[in-house]
Amino acid sequence: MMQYNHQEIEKKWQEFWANNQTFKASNTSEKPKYYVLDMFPYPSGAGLHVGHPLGYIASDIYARYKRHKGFNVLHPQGYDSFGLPAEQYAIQTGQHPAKTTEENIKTYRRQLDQIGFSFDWSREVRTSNPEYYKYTQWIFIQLFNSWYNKDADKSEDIETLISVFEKEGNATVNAVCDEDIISFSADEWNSFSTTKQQEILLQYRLTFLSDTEVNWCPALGTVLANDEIVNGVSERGGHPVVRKKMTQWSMRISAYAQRLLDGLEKIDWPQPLKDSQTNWIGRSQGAMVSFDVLMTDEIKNNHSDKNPFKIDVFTTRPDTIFGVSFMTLAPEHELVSKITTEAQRADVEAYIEATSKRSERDRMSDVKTISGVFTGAYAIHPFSGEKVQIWIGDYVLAGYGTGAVMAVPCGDQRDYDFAKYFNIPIPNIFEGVDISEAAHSDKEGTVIANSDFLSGLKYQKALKLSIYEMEKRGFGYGKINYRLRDAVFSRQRYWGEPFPVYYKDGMPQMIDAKHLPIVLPEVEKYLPTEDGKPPLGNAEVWAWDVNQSTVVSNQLIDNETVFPLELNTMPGWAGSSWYFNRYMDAGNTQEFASKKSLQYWQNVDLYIGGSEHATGHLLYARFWQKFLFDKGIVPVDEFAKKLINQGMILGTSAFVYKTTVFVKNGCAIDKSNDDVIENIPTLFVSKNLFSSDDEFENVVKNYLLDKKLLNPNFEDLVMITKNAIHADVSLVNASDELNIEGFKNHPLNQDYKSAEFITETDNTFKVSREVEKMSKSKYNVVNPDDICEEYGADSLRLFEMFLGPLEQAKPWKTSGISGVYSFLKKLWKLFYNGEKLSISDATPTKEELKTLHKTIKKVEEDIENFSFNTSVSTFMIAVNELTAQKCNKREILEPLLVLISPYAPHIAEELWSQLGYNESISTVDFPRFEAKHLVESAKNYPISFNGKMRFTLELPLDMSKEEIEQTVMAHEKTQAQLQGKTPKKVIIVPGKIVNIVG
RNA sequence: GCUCAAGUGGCGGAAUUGGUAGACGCGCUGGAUUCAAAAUCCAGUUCUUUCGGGAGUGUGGGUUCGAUUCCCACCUUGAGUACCA
Repeated sequence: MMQYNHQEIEKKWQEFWANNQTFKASNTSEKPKYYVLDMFPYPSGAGLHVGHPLGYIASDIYARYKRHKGFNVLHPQGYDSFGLPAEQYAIQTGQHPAKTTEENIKTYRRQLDQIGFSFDWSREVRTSNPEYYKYTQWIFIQLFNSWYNKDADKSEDIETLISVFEKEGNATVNAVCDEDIISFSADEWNSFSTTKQQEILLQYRLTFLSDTEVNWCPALGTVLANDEIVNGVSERGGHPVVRKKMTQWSMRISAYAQRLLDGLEKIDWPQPLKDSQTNWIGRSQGAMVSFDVLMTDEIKNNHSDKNPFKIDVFTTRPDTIFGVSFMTLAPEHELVSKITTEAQRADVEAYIEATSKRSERDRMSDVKTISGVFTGAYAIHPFSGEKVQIWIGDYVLAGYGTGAVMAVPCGDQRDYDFAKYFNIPIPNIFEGVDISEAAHSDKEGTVIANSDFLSGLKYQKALKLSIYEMEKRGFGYGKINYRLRDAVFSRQRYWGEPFPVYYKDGMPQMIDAKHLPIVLPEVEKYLPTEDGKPPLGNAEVWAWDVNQSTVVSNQLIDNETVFPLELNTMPGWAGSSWYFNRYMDAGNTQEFASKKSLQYWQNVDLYIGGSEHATGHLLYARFWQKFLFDKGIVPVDEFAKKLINQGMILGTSAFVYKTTVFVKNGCAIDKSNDDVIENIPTLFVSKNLFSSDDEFENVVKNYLLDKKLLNPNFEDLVMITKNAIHADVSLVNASDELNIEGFKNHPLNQDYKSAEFITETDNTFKVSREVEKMSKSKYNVVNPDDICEEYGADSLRLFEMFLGPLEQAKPWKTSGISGVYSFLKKLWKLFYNGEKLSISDATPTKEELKTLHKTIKKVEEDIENFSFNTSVSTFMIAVNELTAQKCNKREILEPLLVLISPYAPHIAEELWSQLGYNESISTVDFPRFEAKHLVESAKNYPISFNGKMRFTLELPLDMSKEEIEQTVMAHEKTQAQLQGKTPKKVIIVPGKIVNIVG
């Protein structure tokens, strides 16, 4: 082969790697392990665009590098293949989602293969494969059979809880559980019916059924988790979401809130990602305080219970409790109806009615309007005993804390605004602070005043003392609150994991793990049933026979031995919350993964993926991992040591300027207006012909007059405007010139078939460009298939890395790829002299060794720092230098190939084999850097004056400071700079710089 | 509003503990080669200039012999979050 032929080479080596299973990882090895993982893709119908493989290329380079460094590398890939788009498509076309998914996966696989990734495909997983979701169901059962013991601070088997209940009741149990738990003794527990016991246990289990307010998306026909909603609409499709009460499976992730927070400290993840998880978990430290309601005769008369009502509030500022001048309840608070006085009832009810009509979104977007109503009732301040008004207001959220706040208007801006608006007193409890304009929320340095025993104290002390006193007097205690809510786990969809659950007497029962998987049933339609049940309600064979332990026809349901199965399916994050563990032993049919392989691979060393998963996948996966760790199933409680978010690749859209010519309004002319413009075609104007709207108009007018398309008499009657329209980027070349014929014949531009183009003087037509998100609708999508065809996978890989730092967003411009392509051709030419391979075994020169070793040093540092863009530059410099040195020496070129092979593996393999090797280059040792080759004897010193470099001077490195100063001062250019003045000071840093201060 | 990240030529970007700002590549300009084109090769390409130089890393200050790098304030852009008590 005489010339670099990427198509031939790449096909050859991709086949070689597949046939020889070059990248198959072993679960036993003498070598140290290294696990490199990509966030697996959802196989969408559109296939990959050049933005998608960015992270895969980076991780592949790292994986290949680690193999050269002597590691046993696990680098798998698979598909997150359950999901909404395939199901939406199924609803529209009737096509089974499994089929669409299968086809999409084929496309993905072909596209991934052609980029030359070193994946171990023997470990591929698909979340929609029953052999995989068998274990997703199994994990669900484990969660169901567990509760969170706060004393041990870990999950435990539900059996341990039952045995405590049997012996002691639930008084001593310290668990994370539902709020509304009744207390019972051991005797009571033992006397409860099985159903009652099950009901109680459900309140403790880590996955549980409950009636919760969920985000219901009518358009998608399903509930959504908080992280699946963006700006009040669904993340997928942008459909409206409403609050609705439904019975749903939930995951008690809140049990792990603190550990999820603590775990962030020991993992090397990007700070912004950690910050958003921290925010999402939302820990706040403060106190629970209980206020008694003043039991007036009116309230007492209306209720049998004579004990005073209590309003529990959570506050982060118990130190400001003497600043309380009113309380606010959420309109939905259960006490509202009980305490509202007759006089206020009408107002209160009207307000509740009004707020319930407002959607969550309205409430969120309209933060400015202050609204609320006085209930007529009073609470008693627990310390001072004073009467405090009780209001309701929708700035207090029912879903957070207790749905009630103690309002401290002097210290909280919302309370302050509310108090001002409704003329409620604003007592000042801060020493020397002016609160006439705004609340004072600074904690540090502020001294509390007018606060009984807290007066004169600063924040820290006041906080501790206030909690101490509350606990002593028995109406409050220190508490930590989390914003993190339990995660809704049911979806009313077809294309997801079925729950291994049937219902007996309305209570959920787990199917024994040995009968898994419970395979998704066939249905006629993928829509919800007529009576509003989820799509699985359409299945005819969807009942559980406990005797035969098998799924049977619904007609056999007798609720004695055959029971109905769960109709919901699991959400998208179920399968992705543990897949990284499955890769460690993907083919295992006996268990989740063998102990031995889990023990060997431990966890992911490097995880690369998008930042959009910060509060979804990455939080849930950490939660499941911690749970599996508690159960002794996995050996570590954080699944990924290091994580990198790759930046998005943006598209560079192309715009062409189209004219609209019309007759000015109100022009009276004898001809009909249409005649003036009827012969004027659609015109496009090249970008460089104008810089303002006026110029644009002139260009068009001149063109029309010139071509006699416009009668000069009517020139002033027409108006010309421009609008920019997207042109497909594939029709534009590197110099921003449009392929005019291609544009006219493009299927999307049928309207412009006879359009005319006003071109530049050189007859080219220039488009203007703008960076936008890469998307089909913007005609700026670049397909990697085309790039691989024209320039090859090695060029694609190098270019994606060359674009800029991995973590940054950056625009794609195909024109730039010619740079890396010609680099590869130059590399090839180092080995070839004309048509012949020409390699010398001669000893390299000092210069050649210097080039090689500085490249080794830089590339190694770059890879360790994930700075892949700079190592591509380094390769270019090395090849440029070696070309200039006419170097064709084996001792230089062999190590160079190893350096390049992680980035451009195909060309490296090819040249390596041409050098006479039969084995793949992929496990050859990485070249060792030797500093001795970089030792210099002289330095080209920058000579600066007041810090500005004016000229350079080559001096020996062993020259003393004094000699340097003498030589520099004696130099004619120094004298010219100084113009006779004597310098104040001369700074000399040997080996670095000389700075003369004037 | 709050939190975080980032502002460097026409463009993507480089400058690793403060020490020659603009590496490398694209694009552009000129030249060689060619009947011509593609490809390839060579030279130039921050701005400004009276060709000596001078200015310059979002803006304004500061620390330093020396600042793209450190500190303060501000501006702009992007991301996340949003009545969380």
